[in-house]
Amino acid sequence: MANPTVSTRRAQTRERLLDAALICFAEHGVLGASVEEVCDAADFTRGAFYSNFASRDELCLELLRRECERQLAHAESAMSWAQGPDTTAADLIAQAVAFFVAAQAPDRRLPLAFSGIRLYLARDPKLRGAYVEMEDGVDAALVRALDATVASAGLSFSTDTATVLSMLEAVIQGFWLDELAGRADRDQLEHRLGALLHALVTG
Amino acid sequence: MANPTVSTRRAQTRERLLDAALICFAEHGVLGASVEEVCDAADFTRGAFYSNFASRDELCLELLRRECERQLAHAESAMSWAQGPDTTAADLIAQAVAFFVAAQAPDRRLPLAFSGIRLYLARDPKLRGAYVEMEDGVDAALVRALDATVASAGLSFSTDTATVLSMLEAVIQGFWLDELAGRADRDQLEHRLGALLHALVTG
DNA sequence: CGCGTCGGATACAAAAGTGTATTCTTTGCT
DNA sequence: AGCAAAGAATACACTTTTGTATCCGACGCG
Repeated sequence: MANPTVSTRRAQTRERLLDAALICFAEHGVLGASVEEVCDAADFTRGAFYSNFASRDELCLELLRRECERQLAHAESAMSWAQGPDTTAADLIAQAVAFFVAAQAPDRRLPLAFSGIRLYLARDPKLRGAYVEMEDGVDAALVRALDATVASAGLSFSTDTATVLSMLEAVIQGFWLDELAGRADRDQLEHRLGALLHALVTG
Repeated sequence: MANPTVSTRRAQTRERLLDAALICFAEHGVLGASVEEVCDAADFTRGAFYSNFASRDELCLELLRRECERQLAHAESAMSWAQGPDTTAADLIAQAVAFFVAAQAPDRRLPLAFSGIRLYLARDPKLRGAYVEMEDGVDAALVRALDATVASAGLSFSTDTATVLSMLEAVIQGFWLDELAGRADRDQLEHRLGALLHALVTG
């Protein structure tokens, strides 16, 4: 009932605010960036913000939702890495690495924003539920993708796929923190993912 | 000149403030907890705080320093996992897992505090240097420990030790976030570390 | 062309947080 | 006991942030 078609203008404002928030959160932290700072970055005033979001919390949830959507889309498209039955492990790994590397946001600041957002959401009991639900959705899809791909190549993992995924995600997260700290350059991500998968994929 | 022996009372105040800060940071984030909140938790007032720390930044650095010290101590003590030349991979892995599990703080809130602190320090160019230095110190020690241990058991890793360590650390970090979110229970940590090492350690 | 509604800006009131300057208290020393 | 000095509490002035209530302008529609 509420909104047959949300006006285009409003949607654009929302997007601009969301994008700006991501940058601000990356640079100053979820709580380090004031609502006003975010609005400035998006070239709006707080009026626009509070007209679009009830609170910082809601903004964060929306940011994560958008991101999960992106990742889900990417995961779906990835189902098509289905391999021939005789794919070599090396090929499979190379493609999986490429997949995860490609799944990273183009802007190196964004993963950091999401680190903060995840921590922020998970910490708050009121937000945790929604957070977990979103992540679980993405993870489930990724587990399916991994399973299907490995199976189609006639290979397997040395442990359960959920654990494999948790490792992959952890390594990616860890990489971005190292990258921020200047302790790892971009190639490191490929190297780490490659080494991890190499160890986990068995004939 | 400045302080022949820092008074005991002062040291205790510092410690209590540090401990309280850790809890507050875990529960509300580094920036979500006000200085006053930290002081309340430690049963002091802001006067005591500013008499002991110049700023929140300094507090954070000190927290990480303390933690790194703890980890270094643990790493040194761990040099003594030196294995006999015929240790089985399974034994080695079990001990390594036990080592990393034991390295975790007793209070589950603390790892979360440190996640936030690391992000906070790494983000700020003024603090990043000190942050990196501390982490590098710990990592170097851990790499040595891993190398020595694996070598003494006549085994090896399937990739460079620094990468192995980064994976272990990443998995641990990832675990704590999952734990907070209720997506992983305590056993998961052992399971993940075990699976990872199992995959990485080769005869 | 004028009117109504939507979207965003402005203005304001209130709260929270910070850092410092000053005061009080405790403690160690003689 | 009495004095110094350290250490923590208080009080205060200032800044920042927040949320809301109101206002203004643009755009769609009759």
